[in-house]
Amino acid sequence: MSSQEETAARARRVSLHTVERLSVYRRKLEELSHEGVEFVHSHQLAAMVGVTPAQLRRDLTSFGTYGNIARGYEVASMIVTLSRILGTDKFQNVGLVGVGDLGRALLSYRGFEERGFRIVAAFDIDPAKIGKVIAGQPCLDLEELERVIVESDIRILILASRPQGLKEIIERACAVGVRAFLNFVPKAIPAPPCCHIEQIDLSAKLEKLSFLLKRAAPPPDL
Amino acid sequence: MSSQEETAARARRVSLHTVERLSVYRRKLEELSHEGVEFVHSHQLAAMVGVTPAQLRRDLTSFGTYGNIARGYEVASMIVTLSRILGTDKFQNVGLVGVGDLGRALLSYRGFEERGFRIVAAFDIDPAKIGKVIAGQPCLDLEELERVIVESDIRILILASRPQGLKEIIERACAVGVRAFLNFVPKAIPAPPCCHIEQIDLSAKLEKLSFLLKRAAPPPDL
DNA sequence: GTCTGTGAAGCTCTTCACAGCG
DNA sequence: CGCTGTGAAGAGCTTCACAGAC
Repeated sequence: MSSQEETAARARRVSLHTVERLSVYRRKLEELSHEGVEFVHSHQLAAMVGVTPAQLRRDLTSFGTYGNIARGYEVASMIVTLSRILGTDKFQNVGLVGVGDLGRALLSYRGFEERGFRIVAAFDIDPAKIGKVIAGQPCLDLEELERVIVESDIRILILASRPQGLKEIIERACAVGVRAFLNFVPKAIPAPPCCHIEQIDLSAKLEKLSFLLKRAAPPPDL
Repeated sequence: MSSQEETAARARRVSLHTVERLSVYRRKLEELSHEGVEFVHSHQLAAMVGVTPAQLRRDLTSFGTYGNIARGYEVASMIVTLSRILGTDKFQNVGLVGVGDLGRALLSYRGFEERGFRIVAAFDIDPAKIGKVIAGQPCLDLEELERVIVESDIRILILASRPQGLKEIIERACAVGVRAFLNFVPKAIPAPPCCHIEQIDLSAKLEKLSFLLKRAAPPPDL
């Protein structure tokens, strides 16, 4: 379909900032949809999510122009369009490495399912955990990583293990086709070519807040 | 002290991207320090954390010029300097709202302590949890939020509760002086003036990865 | 009139490239 | 020589402001 090709072509030139905002727009649109809202204007939606109307319109049009008349944007069709752009119109299988406290919390997190992601396998190296069912998932031996990735068609791997051996895990997964990683391990990893690593660094976020606090109120004496 | 004033003055004009990278630099510098490394050149450290040498130098100099000679940057003193800039040279008290799976994982996470943050109170509204000790923290009634924030000198609040009532919690905390929030709740909150809200949106990160995968390998037919 | 889509301006962040120093 | 610090150029992102549609 030609509009699909066009979308794919445009996608290559789009800012990742825009992509991140699309997630936010989509979430708000789903809220609106549940409330029975059928159309929104850019200034309304923009105010709800905290961006400027111009930014919102620019973000949406960067993927092509999405039907909008004097009534604004159609909520239902925009949800579909954004889902298609983000690639979440179909379920995607996700793996998890490291079933510690954080891993367990992620396994229990129902927000992923709502967004089209399903954790289908959890791995660890701790013999005390392997074989046990944790938060509904059987904990597998990390040795089986490659086999399970291939068999379960895992495309994204969440990293929540110890820092040791992380690089090796990424390389092994990459070798069998995993190109995307969501990394909670606070360690800078030089990403292999073609791989995307998204870092979630909790301490760094707190440090940023700490900086902002300090900047807003410079200490009286220090 | 004059160099402190100068630092504070410069801090006001610094990009937040820079601040985020400072966290990364500091972490790597601490690793190097443990390995016994005393000096690093910008191109070495830059390669380790995945930025350009020019960027690294620019980031560091945006807070003033930090002793560097033909030997490079002194690891130990740079750790101290960066900690002071980020405001993590002293312990800061953090509160947590919502002791579900994620809240529990955050309570168990030891990475915060290492970076100068201490979770000193956990709140929930669930009567089944209130009064119990969870991951080493007694779970307090959310009703006590204001009192405990003041008594424990809490400056940062981590939000890991249900979306309902989130806005009210932020406003109540803000009213008693909390100006920084780390929000795991996937909901766009219009930040009150003077408040800083850092969003950590797990699903949005997965969606971004999903987009990147799709862009890298455009689907054959769809 | 109000709203979208968009060229153009404005602004911010990054990279280049070189002076100055050791 | 090689390294840092930095002015200047470049690239990218956001906002403005208006044409065109309704």
